[in-house]
Amino acid sequence: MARAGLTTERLTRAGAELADEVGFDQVTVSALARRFDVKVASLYSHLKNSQDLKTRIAQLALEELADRAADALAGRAGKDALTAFANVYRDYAREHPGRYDAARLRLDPETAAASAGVRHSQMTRAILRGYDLDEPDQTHAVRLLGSVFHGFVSLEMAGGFSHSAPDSQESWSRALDALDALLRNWPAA
Amino acid sequence: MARAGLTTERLTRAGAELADEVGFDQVTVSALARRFDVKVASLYSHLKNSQDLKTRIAQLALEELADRAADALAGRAGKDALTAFANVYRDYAREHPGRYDAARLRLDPETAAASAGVRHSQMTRAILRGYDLDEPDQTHAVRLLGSVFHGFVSLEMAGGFSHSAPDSQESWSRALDALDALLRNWPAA
DNA sequence: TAATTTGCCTATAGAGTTTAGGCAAACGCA
DNA sequence: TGCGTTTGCCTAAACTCTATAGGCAAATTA
Repeated sequence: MARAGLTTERLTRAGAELADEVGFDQVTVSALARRFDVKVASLYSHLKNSQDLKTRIAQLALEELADRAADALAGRAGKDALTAFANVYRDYAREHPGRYDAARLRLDPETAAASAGVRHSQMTRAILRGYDLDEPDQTHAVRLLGSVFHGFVSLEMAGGFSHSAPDSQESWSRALDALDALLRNWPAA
Repeated sequence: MARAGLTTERLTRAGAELADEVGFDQVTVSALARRFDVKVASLYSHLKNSQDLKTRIAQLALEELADRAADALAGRAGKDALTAFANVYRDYAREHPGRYDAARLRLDPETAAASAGVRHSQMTRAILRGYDLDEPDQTHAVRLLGSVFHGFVSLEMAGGFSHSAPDSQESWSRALDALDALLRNWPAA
């Protein structure tokens, strides 16, 4: 019998594609086996279990996102960097909704610490170099930026802003304007 | 055989409790049947299917949240209202993590339109009466507030802010200060 | 080319979802 | 109070997904 050439890598990538097509919560080992025209049990040589598959897809998504973000930040500073960085998240979520959901999977602490999630917060902090913030305000600002990016994209994906004027793109631009203004004029404690 | 007294209402409430105990994604019709010491098939007279159960739990959570928010807003204005409203979300998520996750279930458009989600945006808009914003800035601000509340609570629940100084409570307070400052001095387009 | 390793297989078991059809408890009315 | 109807929970069964054990053949190595 010809071999299908399964590897953990290929399965993870195919799982990510599957997530974008049918939704991250619809990703199953069975569906993945069908996609490779292979029996389900065969996948268990390459994946520990279903959770393992999901975790790997999440890590893949976090890395792709971090890579894109790093590209976007290169050579940019201030509001330019802020905007480019924020758009990476929003664009990624639109292009890859399943992967974006995956990126928000709750990872256990050690997996999280080893993931690209760490790069994300470092990059957010890097953006703030363009503004005049000392600790602990810098950390507060990092958390606020993360909240806005994640919150907006997440609500937009869920359809929260659709079917109502004004266009959500306009709200996004204004949110970034507002964040820039806020960072330039951060209120004292 | 004595009857268990199942109703859609009781099942939904028990499902919400189950969600808080074991996580919203672990809520199954089977687990619910065990909780009532009843056979699984019996639940299908009261629930269309598993998705129906989840949707009902989501609607319950949205209503509870809206009720609490309405209470919190009564007699308050300006930053006081903003803070009280925001704390309702954060406190609810801490008290009822499973229900909070449920509240973020993607509902189909008609279910969403009939849900308490509508009250939430009306209340957010009401808060802005304490600030001087005209349309379309008011809508942009509503969306920004929703993004921050949802984003912060969601990241905090996922453990994103734990195990690192400063305390996430402090970041929350400062985020609300920042939003208040921003709304009082909203940047022009 | 023989021995070993590796990869995908069959078989099987357990859990969750969902439907069809049955029996008895509760209810509505004479 | 007793009778018929309705309702509620039941058994049975089919299907899907997860997961493990053990087998055979293809690929690798010497």
